Amino acid sequence: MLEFAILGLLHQTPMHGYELRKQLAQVLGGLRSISYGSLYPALKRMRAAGLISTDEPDPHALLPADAPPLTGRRGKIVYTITAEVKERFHELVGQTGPEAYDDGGSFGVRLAFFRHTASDVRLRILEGRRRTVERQREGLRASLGRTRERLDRYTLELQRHGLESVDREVRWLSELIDTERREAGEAGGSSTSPSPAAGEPPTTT
Amino acid sequence: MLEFAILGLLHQTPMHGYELRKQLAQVLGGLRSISYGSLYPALKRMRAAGLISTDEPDPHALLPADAPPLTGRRGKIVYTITAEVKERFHELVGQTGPEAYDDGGSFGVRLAFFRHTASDVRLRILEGRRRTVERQREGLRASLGRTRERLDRYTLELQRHGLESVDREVRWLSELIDTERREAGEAGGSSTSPSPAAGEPPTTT
DNA sequence: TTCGTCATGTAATGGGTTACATGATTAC
DNA sequence: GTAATCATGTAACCCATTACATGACGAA
Repeated sequence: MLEFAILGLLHQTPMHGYELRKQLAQVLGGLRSISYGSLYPALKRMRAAGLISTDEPDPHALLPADAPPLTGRRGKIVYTITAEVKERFHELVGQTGPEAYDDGGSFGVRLAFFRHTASDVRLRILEGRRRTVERQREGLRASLGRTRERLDRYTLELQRHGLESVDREVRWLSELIDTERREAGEAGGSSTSPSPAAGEPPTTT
Repeated sequence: MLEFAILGLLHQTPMHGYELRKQLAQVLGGLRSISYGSLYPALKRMRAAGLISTDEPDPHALLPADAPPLTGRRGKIVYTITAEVKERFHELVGQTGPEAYDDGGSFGVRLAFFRHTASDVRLRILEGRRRTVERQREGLRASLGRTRERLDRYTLELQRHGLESVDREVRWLSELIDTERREAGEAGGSSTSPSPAAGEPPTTT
């Protein structure tokens, strides 16, 4: 998931690690970002795998094997997505197994790079996500119906709020799907961005 | 967090592991539960630490040291919370460091056992959680304001939906806090609760 | 010159998962 | 008798975090 997000960002422009982390925070929800302890090892792996390249050669390769661990600064390193990987990126996004939407994080990352994704693939991912969230909703609903009376006020409140949240997510996804379908129907013509009538006032039960 | 939830459940009634897992699913959001690979090791640790006890002695203790790993069924094992720990449970809940509300999961577990928690502690935890979520909201708002125009429709939608979600959570917490304060005022007799003007109608931004 | 921010990285650790392995009990 | 479900547990792994370590560069 992290590697996926990195590829997505480098698809737009080359960057060095520090900058990457800041951008990542944006994509992953504006809240907390990934730590360096995850980021740099990931970049290392990806460079080794040939997914990305750097403007500078691997400094480790130049050193004798028994050199000290080489910590500290070695100059700013700009990472670039490999040309072949960049071309194949839309295929990677198109891998629409359950992993694409079962986990909310993975789904979010995919959504963030939807502009590099074919319309039909977008639709598949959105619908998969909706199915997943709907299943969650049914589970919560059943649980609430079964246990109502038996639970204390706080647990009940927690579940009620959770149910409302997933409910809202389903509606949100439905709107995205509608928009997507409408535009797919218009088929390549003028891409007049339609204003989605989102934001019905929350009917607080 | 897991250990905390286990203690909370065993505080209500003794249970065996399998049952514990089902109840845990309820507490942790009705969706997916913890796996056995987490649950049983946790129970083992907690028994070793003297937090909980079983109706049967540790079967490993009876076996010679070179015995095979003892896999498979050995009878249903009922876990009970230790008397001292049960009495001190409210103290544990009262540990209101940032860890109690910074992580949504921990907060949820604490909320689920609020009935074993003193009113003032409940209030501290709820207010701490609200501060955390409000900070998140500000972060998201700033990010949205800063980048608006520059981001594509999907990323924008993602952030907009995220912002609405945290916004709803803040309002939800405010309601819980109001109720809590109102009841604290009534129960305490003389202690007049300062009229909190927090239930503003949902001004969906 | 010293402090804050930018910048890169490793090591130890943590908290969880999946896959595996086994067996009791119940319903058909 | 056999299949589904109940029930307990280990081992290998995954992905992330925190703590640590280093150093360049610009501004006060």
